[in-house]
Amino acid sequence: MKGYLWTRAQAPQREPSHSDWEAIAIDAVGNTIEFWGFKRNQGRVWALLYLRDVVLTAAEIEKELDLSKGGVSMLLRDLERWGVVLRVRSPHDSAWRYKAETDLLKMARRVIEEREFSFIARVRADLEEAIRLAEADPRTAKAKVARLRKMEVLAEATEKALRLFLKTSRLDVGSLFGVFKPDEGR
Amino acid sequence: MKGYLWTRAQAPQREPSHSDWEAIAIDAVGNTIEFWGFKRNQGRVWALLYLRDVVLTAAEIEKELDLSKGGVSMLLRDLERWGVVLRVRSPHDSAWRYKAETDLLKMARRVIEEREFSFIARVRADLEEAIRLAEADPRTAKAKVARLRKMEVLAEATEKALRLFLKTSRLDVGSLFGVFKPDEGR
DNA sequence: CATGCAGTTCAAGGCGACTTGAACTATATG
DNA sequence: CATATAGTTCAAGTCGCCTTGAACTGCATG
Repeated sequence: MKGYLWTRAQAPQREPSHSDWEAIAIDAVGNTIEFWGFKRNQGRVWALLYLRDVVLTAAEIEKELDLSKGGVSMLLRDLERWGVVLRVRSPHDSAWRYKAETDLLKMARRVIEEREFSFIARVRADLEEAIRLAEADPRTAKAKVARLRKMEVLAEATEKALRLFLKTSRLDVGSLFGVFKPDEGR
Repeated sequence: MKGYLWTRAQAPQREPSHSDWEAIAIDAVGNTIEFWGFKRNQGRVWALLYLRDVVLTAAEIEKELDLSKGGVSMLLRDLERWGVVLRVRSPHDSAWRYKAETDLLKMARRVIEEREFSFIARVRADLEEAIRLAEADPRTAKAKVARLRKMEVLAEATEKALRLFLKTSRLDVGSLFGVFKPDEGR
């Protein structure tokens, strides 16, 4: 299947340095965020920064997660654009360093809103179009139009479910909102 | 991105016979169901059968949707297994014929339940493992364990949202339940 | 039981998304 | 300003899912 809600990839390989459980946790976040429609490695980069709770250069991230230079550049650009990673430059430092912002679900919500709603909207528009065309043709059996209408209900239900899903995630994050905010170890 | 929540494919080509709007509607259902994590063509086959409201042979489906013989066989097997398409054999008929069952969302729910929950469960298990390992090592900073715990909340939130999403879809289908059930044109 | 058609299986091919790596640009430093 | 290092871009490569099509099985009919 192509359009799986999510793909389960499991990277068995781990970075050599640092503890074993760190890699496990990083991969877990990668899998979770892939679930939400992002790249696995976007989640891994965020998780690395969040877990270490330090600023890292692109080169360090590249090494820790075993990614390519170009890849890290693109991953960081996306994460920065979504506001979940911050780029900072200390004085007398020739390289940018990156740190994790805290609200990761914000990113999921935004993309779902922008991307998926418009997608479903177009599907619904297509069905409207089909109904219009069907009704315009006098040869069309009434039962057929009825069935088209029922198909549209399917799309409507999808949209509605998605909306509620989003709202819930917002609520959940609300209740968890402090969770990724300041923590005692800063 | 690979793990898109869903993929937007748009098939511009339409089958030659039958009305134009039929193809539009069929594709719309295909897109919607792909959204739910199925193959686009599974949705198209179901939609064809549902919209026409007749029994069709595999060969007819193959021709109408411009699919391969082997592909239709596999698609129908899946749909049948999920209980959204019925296989019937009339007396004195050498070929099976297929008709649409009505509850398409049943299929979505089942797969999400079977596939996605277990996936998230494993992600959470991984995080538990990471926390266990981290706590076992006395060198681990307390703040780090705290951050791991927060990551786990992310997975929990995901699972919770998914569960509520499912429940809602069930409710929605409940309220729409009659929708794909008997219709006046049978 | 020979023949033909319906249906199944699966290796190979197609296709799209993600990643890589090298060329390129930008920036800091002496 | 020359050089080196950081960062970006993008064509080509890799990978994995989906589809195809041909070989195969099963079944019915003459």
